Amino acid sequence: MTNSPEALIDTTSVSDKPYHHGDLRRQILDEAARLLREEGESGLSMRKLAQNLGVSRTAPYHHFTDKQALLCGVAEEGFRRLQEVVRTPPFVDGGEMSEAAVRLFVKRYVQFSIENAEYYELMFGARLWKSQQLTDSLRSEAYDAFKAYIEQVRLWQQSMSNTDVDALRFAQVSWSTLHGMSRLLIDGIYLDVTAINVMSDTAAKMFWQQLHIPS
Amino acid sequence: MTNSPEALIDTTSVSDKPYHHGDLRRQILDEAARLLREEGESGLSMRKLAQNLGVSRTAPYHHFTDKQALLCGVAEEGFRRLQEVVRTPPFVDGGEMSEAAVRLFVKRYVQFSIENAEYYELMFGARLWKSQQLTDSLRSEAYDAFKAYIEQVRLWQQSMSNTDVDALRFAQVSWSTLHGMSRLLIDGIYLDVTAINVMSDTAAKMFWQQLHIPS
DNA sequence: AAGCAATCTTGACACTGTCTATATTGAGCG
DNA sequence: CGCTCAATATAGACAGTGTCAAGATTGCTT
Repeated sequence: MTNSPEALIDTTSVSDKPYHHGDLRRQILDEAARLLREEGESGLSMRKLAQNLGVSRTAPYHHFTDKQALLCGVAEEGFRRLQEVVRTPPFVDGGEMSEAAVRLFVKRYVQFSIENAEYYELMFGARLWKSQQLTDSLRSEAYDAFKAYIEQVRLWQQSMSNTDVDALRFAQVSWSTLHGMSRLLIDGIYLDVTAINVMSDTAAKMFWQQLHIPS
Repeated sequence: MTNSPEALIDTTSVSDKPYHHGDLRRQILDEAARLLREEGESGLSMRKLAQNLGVSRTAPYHHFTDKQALLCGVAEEGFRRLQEVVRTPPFVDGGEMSEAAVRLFVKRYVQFSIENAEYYELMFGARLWKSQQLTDSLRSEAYDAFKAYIEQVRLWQQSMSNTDVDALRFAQVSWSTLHGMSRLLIDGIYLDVTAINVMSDTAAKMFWQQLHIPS
């Protein structure tokens, strides 16, 4: 007889549930994100992580080969969350894309990056991308997210009158704008969080005009 | 009699030359940047730094109170370099600002961020800005740089016809675009460096149209 | 020549990631 | 039921890190 509470509740339906601890992999991912959020990158260590979860220092290494791999796991979850945002179509007035819809989309993106700052930093940080050690699953999840973004931009362009704008290029540049705003806010360079809405609207207007005004 | 080569050459004209080693503070800053560039953030440690310069592990602590303070010093130098770029006025056709001038400016900015990636990452990274431990001199240097950028944008606007665009807001959003492009390239998310010019031109055109087309 | 502050050094401590055993456990099969 | 085995957890160890404290050296100033 074990004194683990999980023994009383049938949770075997979860496929990859670890044996001993009960749900270690899941808890590692959550605790890692919590530490990143509350104490920053320097506050996350494998040892503290393990201690906070009541396991030995090397226990997490049975679920993630590396600290790097753990961070990849966290980022992967971030991309999954981002896709929900990027895939949700903005409201459409009378079946046609409007500037208001673009505004909404921009705000959603920036809001996501702020509310999930600890994920966003990993998802688009040099720590992972320059390491040449990206998990395959992370790479594909990230690719899907960018694909979904391009899909969105294509919707904006359906009603566009400026035929001089290349779809991919515009997607890249507009994404750069969103990413730049997000990073400046997340990294604490723009501390004036109240300016978020104004900046978002300015960006959205810029996008919309770029697409709908003949060059 | 000392065997230091500096003893044979009069370098006392340099104001803050350290006593024993000859030029330690300067060399620390350079070696730090070199390590960051060649081995990434994880490749820079105070101890390795000292060892590479042939001094003891704690010698650098007499020139920088912290590792953080050292990084602030590196970033500060980066801002000084950036100001050269941002202050250099783009060519002007017939005394009036042109789209080509904006293109040039955009390219200069992005090129700077790529060629000085190790500085740029520190200058605009969370590592420093979220630490609440910014050096006063760094803070003022960064402020000056942003002020110079706004100055540039004002030049763009001198000939603008779209009076609906607020100067500060536009400066923030356009800077977000440049920063976003730079980070995506630096952090290794956009690996296609050949796309830099195309993206820069697309961004410049977007800026220009935003300012010169009536809303 | 003396004193003093700036500079450099060694020693120490707590902390990190992670490798190498070793131990425990739960699941599957006879 | 009982055995086996792989999955999971553990303790020990090692090199590396930032940085504090105490002492040694140096060169400028008086």
